[in-house]
Amino acid sequence: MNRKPPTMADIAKSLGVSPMTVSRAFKRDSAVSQETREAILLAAEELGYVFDSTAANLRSQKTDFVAVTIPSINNANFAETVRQLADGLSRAGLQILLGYTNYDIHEEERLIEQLLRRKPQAIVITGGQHTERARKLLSNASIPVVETWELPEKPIGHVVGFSNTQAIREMVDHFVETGYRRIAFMGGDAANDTRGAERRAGFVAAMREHGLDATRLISSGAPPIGMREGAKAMSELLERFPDTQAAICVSDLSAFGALTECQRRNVRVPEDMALGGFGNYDIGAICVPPLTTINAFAGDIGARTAELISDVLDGKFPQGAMQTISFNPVLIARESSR
Amino acid sequence: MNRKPPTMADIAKSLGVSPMTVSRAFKRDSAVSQETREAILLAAEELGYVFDSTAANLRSQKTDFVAVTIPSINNANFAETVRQLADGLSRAGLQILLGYTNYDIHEEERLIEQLLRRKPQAIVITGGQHTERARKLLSNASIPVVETWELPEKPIGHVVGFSNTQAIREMVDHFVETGYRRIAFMGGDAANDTRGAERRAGFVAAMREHGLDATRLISSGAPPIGMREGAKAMSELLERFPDTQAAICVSDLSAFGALTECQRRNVRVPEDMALGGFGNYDIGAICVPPLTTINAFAGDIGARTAELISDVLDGKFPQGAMQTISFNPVLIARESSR
DNA sequence: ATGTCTCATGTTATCGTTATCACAAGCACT
DNA sequence: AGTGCTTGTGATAACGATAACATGAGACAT
Repeated sequence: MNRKPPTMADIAKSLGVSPMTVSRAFKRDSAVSQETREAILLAAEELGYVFDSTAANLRSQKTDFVAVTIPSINNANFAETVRQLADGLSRAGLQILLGYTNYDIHEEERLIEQLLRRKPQAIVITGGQHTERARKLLSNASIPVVETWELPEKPIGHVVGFSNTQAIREMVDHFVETGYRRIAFMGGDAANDTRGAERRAGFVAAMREHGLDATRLISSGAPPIGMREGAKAMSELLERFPDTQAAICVSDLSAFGALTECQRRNVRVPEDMALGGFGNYDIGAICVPPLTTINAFAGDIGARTAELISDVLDGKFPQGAMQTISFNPVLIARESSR
Repeated sequence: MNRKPPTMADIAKSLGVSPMTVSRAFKRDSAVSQETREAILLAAEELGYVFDSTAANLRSQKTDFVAVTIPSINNANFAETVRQLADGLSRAGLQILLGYTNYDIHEEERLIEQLLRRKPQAIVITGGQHTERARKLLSNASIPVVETWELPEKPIGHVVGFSNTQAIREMVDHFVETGYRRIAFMGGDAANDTRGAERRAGFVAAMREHGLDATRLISSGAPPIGMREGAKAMSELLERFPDTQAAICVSDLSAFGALTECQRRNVRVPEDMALGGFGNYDIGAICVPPLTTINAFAGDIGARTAELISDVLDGKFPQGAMQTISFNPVLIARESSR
């Protein structure tokens, strides 16, 4: 009764055709007569046959996997990138193999090694900072590599990202133009989150260019920096630098947390404290007052990465021609910085 | 120069051992002398060898994959379940293969079929409503099946979930006890989101038991129901049923959206309008006022599912003994319903 | 010295599909 | 009638690892 699952050979036998014909019937455009194909698919359904990718993967040396690493799944921005990436790739018949690094490049190295064993057709990684060994693993893998969410100085392969430094610069310019002078930055530790670190560096550089004090820096420890951390940072900011006029936060989530802290303390936003976020999250658009933020095009990064990978795998670019797709972050001024 | 990647056979040749010994060196606890293993791993690193799972999968008939379907990745609750699930499974050497159904059971069927081709060791699906063919595919797969986030009447295999109906009942009881009578429910369409539909049904049943009017129902269309939908629903509620005292929302996200709409309209929460959410999201704990909600243990569902799968695969339960792990949703009363 | 056991390693065959080559039949066109 | 082309199908071997069994060397007890 409980015999082992049917294979293509079983279907072939039951219909008196060769296994090869059965195999072809499961491929889209291969040469099988309409009649034969239908008979095969019908027999397959009746026998409860399930196509075995593991065998196909080995023989054809193709897995239709694309490996993807993100720092955390619990982040609306990365989730949006992954969603669009998954959608785009599925149109090309590719499936995502996802892993989290927890904002740790050593974890990332382990993850990359593990993912490469599955023989993906391409790999997408978030960020541009990696261990030396990770870089080597990626280079040796001889599959397309795409770094996202940053513009690394020494890219490993393709890049789909934007300049975090530039983005914050625009934010600082906006605040200064609007009339704010005593401006703080609230983010996480530099060590683990390169995007956060770049944003902080961008803040410091831009403030200096304006001849302003760039020492109002609040750090909330290791990422992820969420709403709670934002609230706590605002609390700290109000104690340490009570005359601060505006706070730029490393993300909309922490900016929202900061906003709630202001509400609890009856600090008016933006009159007493202006706020800026990052990432154009839903929450920033809907909260009261809505948050000034930077649209970093999280979704578009995913969509363009999917396109890029499809094109590269289709051989649309000459071998070794690495593409760099760069987005220009766009400031969205809202009431939190009037 | 650009010859093909090394295999175990290449390593074996370079060291004068058999491929079998190389294979064993890559397994944890198999019998290889310390000396030989080190030599093999060193040679592997030098040759740039990458273990090929596709071959191992085929020969050993094991993939160490666990397939997981969720309605959407852009949902903090499901994301948390997946995170804990991934963490727990990785401890057992298992990797997640994730797919989204977009709240559509036909999409789910397609997804399940696609995932089963990868020969996962187990499959976790969100919800208890599936197409007939999906049920058949799952039953035939002869791997552990876990349905989560609900308590299906006719489970396919194991279950890790809670009663959405019961959860909302607790919320209604709380509101009634606190003194509210004219209570509304705001959620999505019944068709696509079984959990949302159950919550609505639970609301109607509980209200009737209290002898209260259960017709204040606002529907926001197809899921996902996010903050925007919540704000719009509150807008509609205030127009259609202006004397409503309290609104129970299908999730914290929509409850927060509703809260912002109240803020924009200077409707005081909870004095003019009390609010209840669902899911115990971060945002409900930190917003002002914080939201009364239901802790549905999203993370725990993932963690317990991971344990369950490990145990089942380890043969800790007799063959065919299906487990049901049921959480009791817990009401968290906060200021939004004082 | 003989038997028994453990440990480290080798040999052989195989997992289920598909790349590749081969070929027959049908058709169009010279 | 012959040539070339397309279409549908089959035979064979191979992808790269490992399950299953076999073997040889040494340790130890009898």
